[in-house]
Amino acid sequence: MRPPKITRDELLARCSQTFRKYGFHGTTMDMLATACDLTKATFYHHYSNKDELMKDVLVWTHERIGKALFNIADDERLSPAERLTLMGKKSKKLFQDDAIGCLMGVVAIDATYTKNELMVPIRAFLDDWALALSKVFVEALGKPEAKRYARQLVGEYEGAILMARIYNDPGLIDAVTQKALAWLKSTI
Amino acid sequence: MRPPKITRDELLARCSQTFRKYGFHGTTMDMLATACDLTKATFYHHYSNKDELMKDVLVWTHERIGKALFNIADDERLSPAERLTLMGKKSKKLFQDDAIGCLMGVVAIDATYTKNELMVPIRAFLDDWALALSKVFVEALGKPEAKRYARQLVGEYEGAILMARIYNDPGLIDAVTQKALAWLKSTI
Amino acid sequence: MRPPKITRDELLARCSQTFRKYGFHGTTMDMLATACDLTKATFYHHYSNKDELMKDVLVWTHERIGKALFNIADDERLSPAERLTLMGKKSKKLFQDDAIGCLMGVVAIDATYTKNELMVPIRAFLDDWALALSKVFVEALGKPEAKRYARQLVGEYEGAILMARIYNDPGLIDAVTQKALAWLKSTI
Amino acid sequence: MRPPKITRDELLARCSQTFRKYGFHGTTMDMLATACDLTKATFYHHYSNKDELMKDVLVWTHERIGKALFNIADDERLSPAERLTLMGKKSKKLFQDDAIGCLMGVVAIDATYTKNELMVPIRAFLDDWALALSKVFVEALGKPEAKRYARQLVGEYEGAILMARIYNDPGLIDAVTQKALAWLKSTI
DNA sequence: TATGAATGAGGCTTCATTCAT
DNA sequence: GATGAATGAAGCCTCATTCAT
Repeated sequence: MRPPKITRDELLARCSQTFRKYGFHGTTMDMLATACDLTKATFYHHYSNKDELMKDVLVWTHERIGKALFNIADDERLSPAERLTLMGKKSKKLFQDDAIGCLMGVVAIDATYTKNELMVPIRAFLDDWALALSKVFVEALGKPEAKRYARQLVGEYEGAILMARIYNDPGLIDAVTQKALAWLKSTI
Repeated sequence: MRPPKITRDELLARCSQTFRKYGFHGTTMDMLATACDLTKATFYHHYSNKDELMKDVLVWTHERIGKALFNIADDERLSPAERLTLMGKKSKKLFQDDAIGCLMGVVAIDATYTKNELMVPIRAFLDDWALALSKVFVEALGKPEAKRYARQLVGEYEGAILMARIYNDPGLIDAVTQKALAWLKSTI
Repeated sequence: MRPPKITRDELLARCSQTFRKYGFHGTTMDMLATACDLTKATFYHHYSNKDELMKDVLVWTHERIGKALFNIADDERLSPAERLTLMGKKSKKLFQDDAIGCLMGVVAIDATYTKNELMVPIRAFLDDWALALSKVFVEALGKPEAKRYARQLVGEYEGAILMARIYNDPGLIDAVTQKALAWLKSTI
Repeated sequence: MRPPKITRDELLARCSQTFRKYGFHGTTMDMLATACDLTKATFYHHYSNKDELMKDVLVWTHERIGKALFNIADDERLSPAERLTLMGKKSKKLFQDDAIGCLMGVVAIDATYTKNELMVPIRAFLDDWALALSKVFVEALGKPEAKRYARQLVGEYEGAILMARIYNDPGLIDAVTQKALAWLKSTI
């Protein structure tokens, strides 16, 4: 048996990028195979179903990409403001490399009314994101209020990423971080 | 001459809803025809091309739906806060009737990297929305700052609509209005 | 009852030109209606079936166009050479006005293996053409030989018309006439 | 890897026959797939576009079929008359096997006014044919006159093939060869 | 007769997925 | 596992023809 031409990790990474750019319905198995430098048939040895793949891409993106962002919130060596700043920087990188967009938001729109099962990992990601952000604000606002605010902040980030994609202006993502930072500082 | 089974206006309204729910790539001509109670061939009698239709649906939605929202900002009989409240109410209605979502945001995601020409009417809608919102804040913030804030607010609305769609919780849209309202009042 | 917007004669003339240019399968009812300045529905009041129309166009072209050419052969005031010259001039006009091509040849190719019934009027036209040409040569060659030669000449004309169409060079049609004329003169 | 159900060569051969019989517009992708014992989808695996296929069929027919005819003209072991005789025999075979017709002439008629790009390989074929024929006559007529005559002869062949198709009488093709042969001999 | 609207059938093409070496 | 070939279903669109005013 030959060794695989591509690792599972690399395959999911490339598919993640492709889906993020073109959406679920806008991405064909051919595009995914090409993105992985595989033929379509070989691609099917790795993943034999678009829906299944999509689900795993979402989970992988949460684990691999999302956690790199969320874990910053747990770094106790940093002040809340520092953590928020770092998360902002990381966000900007994650949501604009290669193409502007958030995989979760992009897929959510395609999936909401026809692929409901995909909404589960999407919500899990957003929940985790909000949880991470709430940790930054809990000190200043208390737990319930921090949670509320964090959830709203996730919405603001998603909105900003969408606007950044539409206007091709990544700076819009930063603005959200700046505003949150300003507010965090004002509460001290 | 046989009477049309559907008016152009009704057709665009139904297509607008269908696209909003399923996105550009997720919507088939069959779905659109069915939504209009037409056969596919008859549908083509009215609109002869999916791209063309999409463009007109965007323009129509801007004109017909968007303006109903944007014009509130010009109602001089009302105070800024009243206007913002009313726009909030209207928004909630527009973005959650039948299904939660903003046509412009939904289509933007499908179109960004493959149907660039569709981005023009999308940006026009968002620009107009921001312009309308800025009118509500100009008194309190001055023109340049009102514009900046309005643009950000549009992003926040888009984000909230996306989150509302994902969590099936229309209330999230209201929260944006409430926050903006609170801030408007605080500036007086 | 309103008077027809177009006479049967004019309609057949325009359809004849359209078919000659684009062939049977290459011509749509829409193209024919447009060529007649009619809507498709109105067109169907005049002719309610493409095959039927095609047949009538062929017959009409034979009667109306072909005879203008063939009758020259019967003009006893002219010498054979004069008649041949005149027929050559007329041919050039008929087969190159608006577009280069012979309706009969064009339709024959589309019809041979799928619309056999259309071959009848096509052969009738070609037979008549050969008959006319034979009259020019009967004096010089005698009846059987004139007939043989005329039939071959029709083939040469059809070939030349096809080449003229392909190379967009109407002059090629003349060459056939010149050659035939030279030969006619040489036999005296 | 699964073995192909058909070679490229066989596929082009069968498509060539189908197009020759029914013309470009008269041939559907379904007919072509069926002619190759393939499903429509499989056919697209081999050839992904009707226009592209048509072009390649024309080029292939020139290379594969045409050259078998044209190369006879270069056979120096034979006298001009022998070469002409052989070319006549070969022509008869090529233009009447399975169905009577010349692919180039048939497609030319469909393509002249709507698919101009297809005219290029068609003209190339006819040019080559004329060039080959001119070689047979160059000794007797000199180069310029041989070229002129050969070009005319191609037209005569095309006309005869068309007449043979219309009257279902392959003998008409022979007549052209006979006439040319007689003339060639008379010039010695 | 004139016409805009309606439509089933069919044409071209793409897609997700499977097969066989 | 890798791959070129195969394929049913579906997607977009056109066509000849009919309907209803």
